[in-house]
Amino acid sequence: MIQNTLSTDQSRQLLKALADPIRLDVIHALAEGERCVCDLTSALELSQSRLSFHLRVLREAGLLTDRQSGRWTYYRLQPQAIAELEQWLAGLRSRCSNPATPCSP
Amino acid sequence: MIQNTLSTDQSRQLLKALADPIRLDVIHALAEGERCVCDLTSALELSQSRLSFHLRVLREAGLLTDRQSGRWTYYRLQPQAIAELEQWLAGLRSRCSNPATPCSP
DNA sequence: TCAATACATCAACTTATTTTGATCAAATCA
DNA sequence: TGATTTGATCAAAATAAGTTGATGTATTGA
Repeated sequence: MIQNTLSTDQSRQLLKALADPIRLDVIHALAEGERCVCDLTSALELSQSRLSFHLRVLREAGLLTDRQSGRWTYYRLQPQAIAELEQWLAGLRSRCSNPATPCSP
Repeated sequence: MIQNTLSTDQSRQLLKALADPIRLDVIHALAEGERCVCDLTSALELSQSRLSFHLRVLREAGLLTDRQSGRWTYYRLQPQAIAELEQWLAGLRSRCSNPATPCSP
C-alpha cells in the first residue's frame, strides 16, 4: 500500500499551481524532458520575468526541479508530484461516503 | 477503459475550487451526506453570504449539487467529480514521460 | 577586462478573487 | 395577512495573484 505523504497545504499548493493555463503550458512544454528557461521563453512566447514567476510557483509546489549548468537553468518535471496529488484526491474522495440518504424528504 | 470527459477548463475550475481551505472544510462537512445551508453555516462558523459564495464555487465546478425542500436548500457532494479530476491528472501525468535525459551535462 | 547572455528578483501596477454588509424573494408560521 | 426564516445576490471594500519593466548577479566569450 502506498502512503500518502502530502499535507493539506501541499495539496492546496499543487492544486493552485495546476489551476493556471500558462503553468499547464509549461508542464506540457516539459513533458518530453528538461529544457532551459530561454528555450521555454521562446517556445511559450512569454516575457522572461513572467515565465520566471510561473516557474517558481511550479517549483515551490514540487512540480518542477531545476538544475544549473553554466549560465543556463534547466527545468524538469516531477511527475510523482502529480501522482501524489492523485492519491490525495483519492483519499479525499474515499472520505466522501455520500450515502445518498437525504436528511428529509 | 474509462473515458476522461473533463475539458481543460473544467479541470482548472475543479482544481481552483479545491485549492481553498474553506471549500475543503465544506467538502469535509458534507462527507457524511447532505446538509442544509443553515446547518453548514453554524457548523463552519461562516457568515451566510460567505458560505453561499463558496457553495456556489463548488457547485459551479461540479463538486456539489443542491436540492430545494421547503425553505431549506440541501447541498450534497458529487464524489465522481473528484474521480474525474483524478483521471484527468493521470492523463496529464501519463503525457509526462520525463525521460530523465538531460539535454546537456 | 569588457561586453553579452541567462535568469532571478523587486517594486509598482493591473486584474482576479474573496469578504462584508445590505437587500430581496420565497417559504413558512402565527 | 404580517412577521420570520432561509438563502441567493449585489455593490463596495479588502486581499491575493499575476504582469511589467527595471535592476542585479553569475557565467561566458571576445
